[in-house]
Amino acid sequence: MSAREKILDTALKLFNDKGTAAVSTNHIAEAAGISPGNLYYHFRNKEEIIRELFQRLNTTWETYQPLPQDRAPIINDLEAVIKSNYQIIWQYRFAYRELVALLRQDAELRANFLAVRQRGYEGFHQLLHTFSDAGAIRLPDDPQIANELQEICWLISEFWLTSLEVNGRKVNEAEMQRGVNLIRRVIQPYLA
Amino acid sequence: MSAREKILDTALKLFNDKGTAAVSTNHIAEAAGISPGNLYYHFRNKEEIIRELFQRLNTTWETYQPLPQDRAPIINDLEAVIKSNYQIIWQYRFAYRELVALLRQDAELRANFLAVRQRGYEGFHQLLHTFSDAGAIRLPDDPQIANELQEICWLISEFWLTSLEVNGRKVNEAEMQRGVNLIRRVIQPYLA
DNA sequence: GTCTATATAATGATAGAC
DNA sequence: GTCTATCATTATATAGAC
Repeated sequence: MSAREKILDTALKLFNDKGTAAVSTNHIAEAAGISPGNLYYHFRNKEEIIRELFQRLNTTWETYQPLPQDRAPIINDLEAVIKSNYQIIWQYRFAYRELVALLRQDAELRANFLAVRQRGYEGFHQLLHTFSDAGAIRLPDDPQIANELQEICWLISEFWLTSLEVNGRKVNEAEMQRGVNLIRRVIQPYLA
Repeated sequence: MSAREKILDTALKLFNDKGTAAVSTNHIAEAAGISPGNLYYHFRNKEEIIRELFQRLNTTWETYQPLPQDRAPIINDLEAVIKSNYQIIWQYRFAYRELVALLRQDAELRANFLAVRQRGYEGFHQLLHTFSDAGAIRLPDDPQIANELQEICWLISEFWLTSLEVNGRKVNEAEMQRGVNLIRRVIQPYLA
């Protein structure tokens, strides 16, 4: 593995473990088994490492094909999508825990992340309508209500894992399933 | 105002503006118009300042009387409660943005905060049943479902403002009302 | 209680040898 | 590309005068 990759992998692990503030470039270099000077050969500073990790995250979201293409989607597919979302968020949990701070201190990072996120939100909108067209759910006729339901589901997706952590709960398969259940509960009254 | 109060007020403002990581004890002292040495006379370190701010927040939650005592509650009272919650969270927004990190690095702070939060959650449970008894809402018979609904409402309460900030939206009365509407949307199918 | 001065350590970042 | 050595800057924390 290249030094650059080692730095990024190590930084992700440390950020997830201790938060970006508590991790210095020296810590990253030491944990990656390289010298501080070498780290600065590959990255200008910590901000650039964070930016690159966000870039990885963005790529993950962008290349992510949530639904099976060979058949009409059923309601269980929605659960699978949400679970995949949780997995990705957990992989980059430092980003979601510190989102407000990280986005504020770096305009470029904010622009890129929000653009990808916006596409994701639109994709989720499409997804719900795909399920609706396939007869798996019955979206309310009032688009305002449908939008509110989507917004609630999105918020749960994005913050459920953080909420678990605040509660001091282990994040595991079972707890992720509980997060899926909550979203199901929101749309339950609108199931076909 | 005493130096101690000045330090706490200034720290809260700076933490809310820039995040705890970007604010040093020197910054706080300078903005408060006192010397660094004086700050260390009143507080052992930044952690203790954060701890004291959390103590204030805890006191705010504990002394908080959400419902009018002189009459049976109506559904609009629930909206008022949620709005008050948003106001308090916004006042201490640094805490909610960085909750996972802050709770992890200070066991005493975590214990106190979680105890107060747990009582708040139980109070919210009570509240819903008060509304149910007063006929303002009709809670589902299945307690599991009722608990899930409560959990969803709680999550929206706690993370709606952060979600707004991630979206780059101004946090104002209208947006808080939207957050109230989302919670209303969750319980809408269970209204009397 | 409050200040100035200062010690100690950590962090971010660069220069130059290999 | 990678290292060692180094440095300027900042942050934390304390001592001692007033």
